[in-house]
This record gives sequence, structure tokens and C-alpha cells, in this order.
Amino acid sequence: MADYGFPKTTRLLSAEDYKAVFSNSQFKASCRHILVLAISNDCQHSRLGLVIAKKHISKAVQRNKVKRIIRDSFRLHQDTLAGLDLVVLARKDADKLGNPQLRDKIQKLWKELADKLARANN
RNA sequence: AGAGUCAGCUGGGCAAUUGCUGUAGAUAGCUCUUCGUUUAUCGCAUAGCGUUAGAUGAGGAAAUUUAUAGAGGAAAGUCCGGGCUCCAUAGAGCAGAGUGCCAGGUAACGCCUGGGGGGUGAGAACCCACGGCUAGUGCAGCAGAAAAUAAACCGCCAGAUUACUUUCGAGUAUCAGGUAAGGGUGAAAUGGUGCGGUAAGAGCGCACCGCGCGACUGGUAACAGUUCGUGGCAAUGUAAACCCCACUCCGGAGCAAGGCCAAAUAGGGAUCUAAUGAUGCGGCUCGUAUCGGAUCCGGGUAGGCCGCUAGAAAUCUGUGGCGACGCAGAUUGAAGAUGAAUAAUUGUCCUCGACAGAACCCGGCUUAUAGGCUGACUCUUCUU
RNA sequence: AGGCGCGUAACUCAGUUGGUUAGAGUGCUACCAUGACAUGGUAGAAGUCGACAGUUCGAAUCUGUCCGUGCCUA
Repeated sequence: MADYGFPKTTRLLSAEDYKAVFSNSQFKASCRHILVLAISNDCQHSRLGLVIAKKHISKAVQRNKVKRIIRDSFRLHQDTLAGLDLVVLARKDADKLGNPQLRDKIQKLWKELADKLARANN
């Protein structure tokens, strides 16, 4: 049975972690509203970081909502992305999507990343 | 029944599954770690100190699990007022900033309550930066004759040793005057109506109204008055113009304040040390400065911890007060994150869910806000 | 979160303190000059001064409240 928890070990915590992902990102996946960067890490599991800029989503309620949905989706799909440090950036108008649409989009991006990872390992 | 005014409350509910953060407890001693006791081992300068490994006791982290709590009325804007913290600081004044009818409330306020005055509305009610331009200084474009110690453009008026005309009444022009009743300009033109008065007029005089000043009465006061006296009126607007008056603040920053622990790297200070070393100053010795190693010390970055939520607290009761609010008693423990929790999915119900997310904490103000509920009051219509 | 500043022509800025006329440069349009283009010359258009209230006879300017935008503090 897969572990669907989201404890602190599966998050990016310090500024250095983020810096590492930004400066040498190995994998990329994006759509109109979301961009995902990733590098492989030394852990067994994957780790998630979120960058939701105030510039792109102006209202705090909307920012929180987007973060929650992405986090929840990551929680349910993290077993397919093992060994990656991920940073998810929200682009403009990401808050205009409905909850189910946002969910679909992020799921597709997870899948794309998983494929790329498999290809790189082979 | 309809229309409306004010005040208060609420801000989707239920169920299942999967998650997050705090707090309290439990678990196994499988993982990491701190301190102590003890056994073995190895090293050395050997009553000792240190290395490594094991056993054991206590604590912490992480993990698993159970219970429990978990955004707002505005959490927002940052427009005011405080608490708290640090730095600065003899005291007083000037300067500066703010407030501005009166009284009270408050930790304090630019907030609130009650009262006064003015305005809006049929009314319940609502709105008002509401001290002073009779302390001084300034400003008032254009238009208009004149714009602030008033003023004569048109008009009106009697006069003249004047000129012309003449129907001999006077008229026109000119001169030097009087006049603020009428005209037009302007946002604004120096009380209103009537009577008298006059050459024409004029607060020039009078009556009433309005206004100023003083007294009296009521009121803590602002202020009010079918009161009395007095002044012919002197007093245009503007203080969100300078300013005057009264009161308040009066050093500065803000939890990214501030305090504690503290790696790596670089650098600082103190002590010891050896080649009796190297380099610079110097012709050489002496001297002096720098350079090596070890130990200790303090500052301090990354990072971590505290600050952090029990407070001008909430609720209820009693009591004083018209009220804001005060006082007394009882009860309650109610978010505290830090790449930042408080949710997601599914089902279901209804009226189909607005504005919107704590970040040190309070008191206000302002702005945004779907719908629902309660109470008090006003007006209109109908019925009894 | 806390603390500062700025909104004026399409663009870059004056004017705001001290109230009564909105101005400069670049760009744009038309014409002149040239065989043509650039340069040059002449003329012209373009602004509810971020929005809404208030004070005033009168507001880009004074006062208040919102909106947008930028910067600083780890």
C-alpha cells in the first residue's frame, strides 16, 4: 500500500533546496498555467516546493487554494515521482481555473515528468 | 398589508474516505543524539587524561498511534491611538505636528456617549473639519463706474453774471455740485418693509422685523430667552490662506523589534612554544616588526530556539449611571503556522452559499460584502 | 508582515509649496524643400491632470477616502 501522507520530510524546506532546483533543473514540464521544475535527489522519496507569486495571483485566498490543490494532488501521486525534488510555479490566471480543471492539469504534468524520468534512467 | 428608519445576530448544514499544524498521553528501545555510571581495549609525558566498543539510567529529536483544538466580521486598507522591545536621553523653553461647539467616557485616540447649534425629510430618523476674519497680514482673475480706509458709468436733482434755440412755459449743451431710490456686471455691491421727510435722495427720523453690545434669568457648560437696557447699523467672503487662541503630543525606530545557542570559511586578541629560523629596517652586532604550530577567549554569518499568545480577555449575574462606561462576584481556557497548517474528494439536503485568509497583541475608524433571522420605531391604506 | 514613494498628451518629464493661462521634448498628421529617401522648415491635432467626495465664487494644485504602481527591511 502506497503512503499518501505529506510530512515535513517530503517538502523543500530551506532556501538552498530551492536554489539547487532553480539553478540546475534537469526535468521540466509546463502548461499555460503551471510550470514544474525538477532534479533528482539522494532520498528514496520525492520532495515538493511551491512558488505561488503574489504578482500572478493577487488574492491570498486564491493563493492558498491553489497551493492546497497542488499539495493534495502531489500527496496522491508521489509514489510515481520517487527520487525527485520538484518546484511548482504558478503562472498568471492559475486561480481562474476550477478545482477539477486544476487537478487534471497537474496530474498530466506529473505523468509527463514520470515518463521523462523513466527515459532518463534507461 | 405595503413602504421605510435604526439596532443586533448569522456568514451553508450533514455523512464517509484521505491529509496538515499545535497540545496532551502511550508505544518499541529498531534509528540518531546529549549527559551520567560502569566494563573491556588502545595511546601517552601514567594516583591521571583521551580513543573505540558494549551494558545500564535519565532527557531530547524523529517515527507510529490515541484523544483534543484549529481563520474573520472585516483577519483587508495601514488612516489614528496604545501596549511591548531596543537604541538615545540632566531640566525647561522655542520651534514643529495634530485636534478644534460643550460636558463626560477611556490605557489612549482624530473613537464613543449625552447635550447645544445648523441643515435634510411627511415622519421614525439622518448629516455637519461646527473656535476666531469686531488681533493683525494677505488674496478676491474676467466682467463692472466701483471689490474693501468704498465708489458717481447710466440715471435722478436744484443751481450758474455761461452758450445756443425758443411758441417766453422751457429745452439742449457746458460748468462746478448733491444723490446709493432705480439700471446693468459679478460668486459677492455695505440690513428688510412701511410711513414721514427732501430739490432729488439717504437710518436722515419713526414703527415693526433682523443684527451687534451689556445686564438679568435658566443651564456645570456650549447655549437659550414673547425679559430689560443700549447702538442707527459701525460688522463682504476666504483660516481644508498665513496666522491668533485653547488643548494634546513632543527623541527615534519597529517582532524583519529584541534576546539566547551557534557550524564551515576568513579574520582579531591573549598565553605558550621551537628552528636561536626566514624576511624588512640597518654597513654589521644589538634592537624592533612580520611570518609557523598548539591552547584558550570574545565578536559573529548560515541555521536553530525564545519573543508567541492569560489579555485594558470573554461570558453570565448583581449594582451605579439617561448613556458611552465603571465597580463587584462567579465561570471558562478558546489558532499560533514559519516555503508558512486550518483542507481535498465523493455523496446528500436546502434558500445553491457574498466579501474574503491570522503572522507580536489590543482599542477604534475606513473600505468590500450574497442571503437569512430577531427586536424597536415611523408613515400610508384597509378591517374591527 | 512592517515602512516609504509615485500617478499630468501615445512615451519621457515641467507646472503642485504660493488657487483663476495646462506647458516642453520625442513621436503622430498635413504641407514646403528633394528626381526619391533621410535631415531640415512651417502648421496642426492629441489631456475630464488615476477615481470619487468635500472646502471655495473657482481645484492638476488644499483636505479626506479608495484604486493602480514601484521601492526598502531577512
